[in-house]
Amino acid sequence: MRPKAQGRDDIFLRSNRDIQLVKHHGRRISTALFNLLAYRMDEAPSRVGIIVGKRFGNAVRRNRAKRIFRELVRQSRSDLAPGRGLLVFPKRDALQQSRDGLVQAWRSSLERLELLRPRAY
RNA sequence: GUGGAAGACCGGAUGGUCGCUCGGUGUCUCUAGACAUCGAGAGGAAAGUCCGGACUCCAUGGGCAGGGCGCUGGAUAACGUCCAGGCGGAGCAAUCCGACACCAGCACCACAGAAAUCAAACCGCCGAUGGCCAUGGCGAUGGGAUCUCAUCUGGUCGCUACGGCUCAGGUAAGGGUGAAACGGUGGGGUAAGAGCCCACCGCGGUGGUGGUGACAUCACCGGCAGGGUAAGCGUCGCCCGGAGCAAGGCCAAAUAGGAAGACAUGCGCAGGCUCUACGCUUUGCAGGGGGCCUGUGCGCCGACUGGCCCGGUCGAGGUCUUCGGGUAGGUCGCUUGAGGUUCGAGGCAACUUGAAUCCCAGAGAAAUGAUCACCCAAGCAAAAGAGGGAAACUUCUUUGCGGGACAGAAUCCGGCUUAUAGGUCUUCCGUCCAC
RNA sequence: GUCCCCAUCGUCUAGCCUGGCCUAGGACAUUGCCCUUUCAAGGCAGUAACACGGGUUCAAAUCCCGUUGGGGACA
Repeated sequence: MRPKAQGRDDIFLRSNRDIQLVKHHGRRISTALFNLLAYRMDEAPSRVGIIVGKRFGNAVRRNRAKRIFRELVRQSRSDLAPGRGLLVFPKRDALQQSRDGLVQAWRSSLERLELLRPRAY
């Protein structure tokens, strides 16, 4: 909704309206490290929102979870199928998990929801 | 060597790759970005939001209410903070801790105890003095016996030493209760006792000396002034207008008047009585404050003056509160400041000041991340080598494992409090050994 | 971010302002017994709490300070 964010191709969901849309209509998948919601939207590039509640921990742990998942999204943005809105709810075990385990769980979840571009294979 | 006390500081380092935010410069597009390059990018507590300010808006005439602080002097923009000192307490000491002003009025002090604040007296002690009793003694009186004087004997009355009663009365030393019971110890004194008297200590008053002051100390006087709680109401002194950057300004967008409820009992003044630690013209009130009683006045249309009242202003018709409905975007505020570093000066210190120099985060569901390499502090394990030692053991080097806590700026400062792995340095105290 | 409020049995609460008879009262729930052929209802009895740590006081659920955990308001 912010014009500043509309101009460049933002890969993150920021508007509260879009987040509520995905949260109510999206398909849900759950792993030991995070929960994932996906919904087909109109706009061309797929966007991802990361939601960390207050119950997750103090400010240091909340920021760390958001940074780790933001990095995951950046590394896989070119493989994402277009037109989707995603929501990620990290769990506390994700902070203890190593990087390779996180990448594997993320990839397999995306495959199960058929969110990857076909040309990636 | 060992056990402590206080203070200051650090709080992983370096490099590569992929990324994020801001700023400068350049180019291209063209007014919004893209690319390239350079620079910068979390803390000692950023935290809790407990104090104090700056800043912004509202209010700004007076009074009351309300809140905070509380030994003294200083520092500071200010403070509940800091420094220096006084007093009290803890500790052998270095040192640490202290809401550390005031009990006049109102209120409370459960249980226990005789009694919880005007003082009184349950057990106990005494009963000198007064009262009652009276073995004994003395005196008076009259009777009887023996041979006259005289002696003996029992009776009545009065007084009384010793004594008894503990009646009047005296006493608060002792007992017991309690957190707390109208100074403590010792001696004299007394019927028993008691500051009744004396010495020392404590306490109060006056004066001197030292100190800016809190206070200390000395001398004299007073025989003792009369419980606790003010982190209960309160009094005294000092300070404080209210809200908070989601403050507030501008631009853009959106909505168009919905529903329910409430709308009269208080305040001031004067006089009298009483208490008073405050005040003073200094000893009793012409003041201030508290409590009680009596009389009287004003208001009982409304709103604003951001707690209330007066005063002021506005309006003559609704006003206020709550719920509901709409928009939830941008931009300024936004980081140069009671700023940092170095050197110098003043001050015991907190701190102040002069010069030079530096620019040191500004995000916006919220940037500092991910990964790799190589080092580093503490720790653990085992082996080898070297050194010291009689031994227990210990120091250094090499290798392996392991390995960094509490915690993330959000308008900005000064503090406090709380969390914090590990480490470094300085100063001081106690104790042991050697010289 | 800024500013407020709260914490009492398993749950909802009273007591806090004005400290003491608080060994903390009540309701629902729960446990045992009685009643009933049995269940329910009723009766009797029981278990069960002052968020935590300091301070003031003779004495703290109550007063003061700090910590922890909840809840709320705003443009």
